[in-house]
Amino acid sequence: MVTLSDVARHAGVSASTVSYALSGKRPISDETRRRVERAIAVLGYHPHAGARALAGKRSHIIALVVPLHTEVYVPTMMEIAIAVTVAAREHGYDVLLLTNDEGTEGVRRVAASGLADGVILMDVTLDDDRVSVLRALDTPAALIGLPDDPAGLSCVDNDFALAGALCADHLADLGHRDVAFVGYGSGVYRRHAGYAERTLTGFRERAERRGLRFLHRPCEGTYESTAGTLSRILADRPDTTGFVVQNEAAIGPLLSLLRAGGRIVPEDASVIAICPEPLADQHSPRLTSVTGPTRELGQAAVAQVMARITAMAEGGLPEDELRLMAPDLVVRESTAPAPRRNSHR
Amino acid sequence: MVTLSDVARHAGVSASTVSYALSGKRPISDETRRRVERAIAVLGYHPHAGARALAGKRSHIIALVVPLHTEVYVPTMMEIAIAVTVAAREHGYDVLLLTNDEGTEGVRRVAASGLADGVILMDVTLDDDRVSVLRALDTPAALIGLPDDPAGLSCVDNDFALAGALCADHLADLGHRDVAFVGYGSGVYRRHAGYAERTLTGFRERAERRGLRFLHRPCEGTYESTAGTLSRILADRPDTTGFVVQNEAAIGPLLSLLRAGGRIVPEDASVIAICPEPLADQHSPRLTSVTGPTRELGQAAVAQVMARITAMAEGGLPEDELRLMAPDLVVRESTAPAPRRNSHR
DNA sequence: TTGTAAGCGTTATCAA
DNA sequence: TTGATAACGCTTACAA
Repeated sequence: MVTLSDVARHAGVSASTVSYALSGKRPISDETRRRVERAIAVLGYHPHAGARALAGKRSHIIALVVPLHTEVYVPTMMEIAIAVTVAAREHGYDVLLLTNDEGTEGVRRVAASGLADGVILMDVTLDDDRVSVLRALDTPAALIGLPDDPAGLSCVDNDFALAGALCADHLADLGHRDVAFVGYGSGVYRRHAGYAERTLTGFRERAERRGLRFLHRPCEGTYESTAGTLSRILADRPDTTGFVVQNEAAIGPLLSLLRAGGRIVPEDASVIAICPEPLADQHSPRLTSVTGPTRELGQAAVAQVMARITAMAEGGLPEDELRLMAPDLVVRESTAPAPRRNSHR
Repeated sequence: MVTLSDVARHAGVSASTVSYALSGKRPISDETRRRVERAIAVLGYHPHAGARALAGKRSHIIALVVPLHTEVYVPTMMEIAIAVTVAAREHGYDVLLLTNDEGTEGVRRVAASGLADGVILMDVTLDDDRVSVLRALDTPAALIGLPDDPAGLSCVDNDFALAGALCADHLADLGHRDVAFVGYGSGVYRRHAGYAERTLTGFRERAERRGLRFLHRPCEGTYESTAGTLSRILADRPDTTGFVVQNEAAIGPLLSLLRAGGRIVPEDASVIAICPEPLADQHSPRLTSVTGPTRELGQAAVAQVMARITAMAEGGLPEDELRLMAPDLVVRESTAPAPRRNSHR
């Protein structure tokens, strides 16, 4: 292995000079800098990561904790993971992949051993055990998703309230008056899924402001439950012409059922899906959708841990950040102006 | 930070004793072991990763290189990545996530800096640059996928030849006589895609042995190209009753087209898909499929790097392994006994 | 602008 | 069965 002293010897300087030349933490004459760079290139020197971590008190590694079995769409998760990795590199960091099959032990281990300087948690739920561990360890961390109490932590997430609002606006703009929100199964609302409530709240407020009459119906996502949901909606509000679906699994069933019921999308009924783009794109008709920025989520999370790592290294108290990323509404083929009233009575 | 000497002091022993108690590399009396364990628990000691890597010449990290844009189904890739991570933990290893947006530099960096003791490459193609880099660096490595020259390397992959053979067997067993293989676009065959040829070869040999008459047709996977492929097949061999599809993208179109052409699956035509289970499951009718074991791929790759790391640490020459994992044929609803001849003439 | 030297927290080689 | 002690390769005061 080529070491720093090898480089120093080859360049005819001291080891510290090489170190400083590399880190730029003190001025180096052009002449020496060149000699050092030359030696590094010739010898093919790469600083030893362990030694660097030991002496420098920084591993230059962040841990990324991915959910083992997730409710989120896997390709989206993968895209975030890759975005995190790429963004980390731009800060000179590498990414350690952690699953939570060790429970919270994994996080504790890498943080306490100095393996990772910081942690990014994906798919955070309202009451997430891992969050308390991180807070207790006082490790620089960023969460993707919102816990119930984000105090002392930095978080990024999609702005689901805005997503809901965009849906209401779009339907209102198209002249729909009676709309329905087909949500997740009631279990999701009862449990840790903050995003479900946030979406609904955002939708409700905007719907009210825009004078929409609306119904919220939870939906398990199976064909049968979607059928039940839809028929109840139409029984309660036969004039419903706009649908917002947040449960990805219910999208396919809903479309089939509308078709089966003689309602053409988008002529008779408009449908907006809150889901990743590829999903919206693969249905027929292609769905108007509201989608959060995926890569940006990862990048923002990295920026947040980096900020915290730097702050703590300088002995400061890191600032809590809460960043909500605005989703995009993409109009495709499943939404259109509301039909004239009573055409389906 | 709690250090080894803190533990030693608390337990009233020397630092080396604690180290040995932890590694088990020399006998320790029950009495001292207990004291040491006690101290570790009380103080909440975690060995410093960097120090361990520096002194022990092992980082206990392997790098996993994932493709940036992959041709493989993302959930499968994710499942492999997670399987690798979990399996690595069982060997006391953590996993560093690498993309190849740095080109081959990432691999070089982590190997040369001692950040990773070994590397696993996912989605390896026949002529993969990363492979030559690894060979040159002489880093313990395992490949998932087969390069053209696996000499000096360990590889795991699905046994695609067997996958092809299983398809031929299943159709032959059901009494089909004329079958068609709907493959990937011709570009895939012209390029680096060893798995495509291997599948085809396995299918062809078994088909011949079983006395099947068969046609191979490449297919780009769009609706139009699938339509063209299918009509040519039926023009050339009107009696074709069995279909094997390897191009995931062509599955949907093929099913629609058969239906549109008045052929009921599986009564009039049987279809086998070579694809991941979830994909086979989400079509209607649910598809009989041939699927490689995903998690096992990851586990095997980990076993292989570990073997090579150990061998090299002991100064030995690691043994090359080439492990092909047997795929499973799962019979679902898309295959049935061949219909009586000429029913569609 | 550069060099010297004292750690950083382990592992492993000697002795005892 | 245990204890000193010298590496391991780098960073960073402190001197010059």
